[in-house]
Amino acid sequence: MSVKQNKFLTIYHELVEAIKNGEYPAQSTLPSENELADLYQTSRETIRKALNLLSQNGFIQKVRGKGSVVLDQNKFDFPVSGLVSFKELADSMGEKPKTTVHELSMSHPKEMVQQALNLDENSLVWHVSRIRNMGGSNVILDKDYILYEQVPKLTKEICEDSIYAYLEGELGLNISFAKKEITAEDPTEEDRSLLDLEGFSTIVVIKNYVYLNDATLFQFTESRHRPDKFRFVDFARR
Amino acid sequence: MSVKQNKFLTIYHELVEAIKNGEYPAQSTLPSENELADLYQTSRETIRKALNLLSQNGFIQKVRGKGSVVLDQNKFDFPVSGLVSFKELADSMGEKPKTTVHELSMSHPKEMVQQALNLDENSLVWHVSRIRNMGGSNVILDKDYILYEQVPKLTKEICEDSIYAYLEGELGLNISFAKKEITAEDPTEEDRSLLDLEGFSTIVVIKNYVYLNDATLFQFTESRHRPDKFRFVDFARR
DNA sequence: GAGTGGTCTAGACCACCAC
DNA sequence: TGGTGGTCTAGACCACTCA
Repeated sequence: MSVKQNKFLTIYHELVEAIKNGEYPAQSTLPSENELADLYQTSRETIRKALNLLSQNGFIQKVRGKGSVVLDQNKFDFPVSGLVSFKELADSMGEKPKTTVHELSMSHPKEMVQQALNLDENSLVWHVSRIRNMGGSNVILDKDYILYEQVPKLTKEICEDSIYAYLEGELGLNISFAKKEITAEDPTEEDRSLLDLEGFSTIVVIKNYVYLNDATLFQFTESRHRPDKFRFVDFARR
Repeated sequence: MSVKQNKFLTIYHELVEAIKNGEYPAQSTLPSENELADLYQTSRETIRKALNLLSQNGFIQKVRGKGSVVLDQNKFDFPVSGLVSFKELADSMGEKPKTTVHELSMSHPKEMVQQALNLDENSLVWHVSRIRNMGGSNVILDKDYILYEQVPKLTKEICEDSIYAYLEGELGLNISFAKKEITAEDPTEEDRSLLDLEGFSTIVVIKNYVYLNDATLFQFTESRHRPDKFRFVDFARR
């Protein structure tokens, strides 16, 4: 019983593996789209969907008249975009993170949150505040605001593990994408008391506006990083 | 004599205008792909290319079985991605920026730059260092390293205006995309002496690895921001 | 001129949603 | 059950690059 997979995704993953294994070294070109279509017994448009994914994720660059040039992969091995949760992030950096739930409550939202989530003051919203510890220091403060309407139950245990895993796995919610905004701010009193700032006087704030599959905005997350524990990588295409 | 335009781009732009004009208000759905195909006298795949662009740029969210839902546009009016130059950025914020060229020289690159651009110590590289002044304060330090091989001439006047405009307009270089990396760092001595830090003790650093159309990496840019003059917005799709 | 990727077409079948 | 978007096909013509 094999898992059904899109053809273009299968091809994409195979090509990613091939590039990572060095079968297609940096600066070389992939086989042409027609050759790949023959190779994979599929149509050219399907190959093109796979190649566009490779291009969007920084594996290749397509050059008209020449081919698909393989890009240097050794520069970054960092999650490139997507909804990076703390757990994924720490995992990818090979650190053992610890999460402490500092607050877990349900109430009517402050105005700032009302505005972010397009709510009125009668809505009910979960407030989750979590402290992330890496290497013995509290370095990240995550504040989540989640619509009660969508998530009737939320426990300390769930928050200590991964809220996303719970929402997607247990509740079957489909998280679709996020608008992300990165700024740098002065630390608040709360930041100072909960984080080990060690003299740093700036906080890097990542605000996430999280949408469900059906286009409803349902969560607002503020992730407050000690500046030395922050890094963001992005591909900007033109 | 009309400018030749891709069909799917034309449709994309028309739909963007329609959304901005409120013809398709937030939360409503666009006409279905088949209806749009009829409307624009084109095939459904072409409509889908236009809609995918809208989706990638945060105008709509596609929901299977329902339609293309129009998203709230009023939250951000900030450049969303792309190779944002200082000039564009300042323009979009309605400020009158001033640029001072602090250094313009050509030499063999330091090791840090060699590594970023995959060069050896015999290559020649332009070093451009520019100070950006907004509201009377020096708030951004831009350091560019550009392959001499690609850009034989570079003057103070060009650097005071826009290097990108020169590269693309005069030299006909095709800048294709950039890998962007954002971190926060302690200010260097140079930062302290050139910028008006006003007590801020962190610098937000945006590193850009700029590629040409033919997939050659040709420029490395380091943009060092006073933290209160930094903001970055991104859409992360899943 | 041969080969590359970019665009476009007119069909087909499928998964999902709402009525 | 009918309409939606998601995938896939087999063809076509075009713009560009390189020998």
